[in-house]
Amino acid sequence: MHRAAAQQRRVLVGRTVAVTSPQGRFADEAALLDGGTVVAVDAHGKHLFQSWDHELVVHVHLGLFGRYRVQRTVAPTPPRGQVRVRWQTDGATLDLSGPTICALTDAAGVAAVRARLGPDPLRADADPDRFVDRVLTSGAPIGRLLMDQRVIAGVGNVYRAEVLHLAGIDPMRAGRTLDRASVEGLWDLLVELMRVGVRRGRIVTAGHVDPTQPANARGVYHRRTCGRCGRAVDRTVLDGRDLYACPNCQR
DNA sequence: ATACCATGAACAG
DNA sequence: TGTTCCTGGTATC
Repeated sequence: MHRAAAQQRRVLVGRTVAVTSPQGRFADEAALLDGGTVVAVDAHGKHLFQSWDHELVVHVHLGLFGRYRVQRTVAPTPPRGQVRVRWQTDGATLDLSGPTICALTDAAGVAAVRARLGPDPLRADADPDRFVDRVLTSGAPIGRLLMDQRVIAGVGNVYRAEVLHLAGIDPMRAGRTLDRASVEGLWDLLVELMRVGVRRGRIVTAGHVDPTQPANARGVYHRRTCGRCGRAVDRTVLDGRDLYACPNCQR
């Protein structure tokens, strides 16, 4: 989302934008925005906030299936698949499909969403101690805490599995049994990996830490065997999501 | 043509 | 805890 926000700043901010909803489910809102100007775009965790003139804000969360597609051409191709919103300027076209959230809100709505989110490793204003202190006082497994957007914003199933594998931490260990230094290390590792992710436009984990690995290499996520030691990876379900861990490397 | 699956999260009970 | 909602790529019939 931080990458999308940066892209939207380049392509939309300061321009007059035509807004439509080819799929129809954002038609009323699109009509309200159509012909207006985008003032700023910001992201916090998996949420993106697109601020318009007249105090309007478009709030987007991609969920599992959502995606943005951008075309930097004067003559865009017709919408591909179900397009919830199309933003069109004289030089570029941005399409949004499949979002979990796409809604019109205002500054108060943005504040309400952000109040529910933990610190985001990609934000300059993030307070890592809020994450660290929360983990160190929680009896919940670290594998759950990392997926809890109130504890830390932006981490999903891939980063959860990979960062715990790189740190050598068992996902089922309660947060309060970890050292402060280990939890600070998790935060720092997430900052590093997620920044690379924004730059590259994809999740890079094992491929970042070990340059001999291909960029798309994973240590445990969706793997049958551990990328480091070769042992069989434990695949279990935690809170309805697949959880991967190496029983050897993450004791 | 149909089934299934996935990097997410809200909601009912 | 189970159900529901997004979409589209791939596998299967």
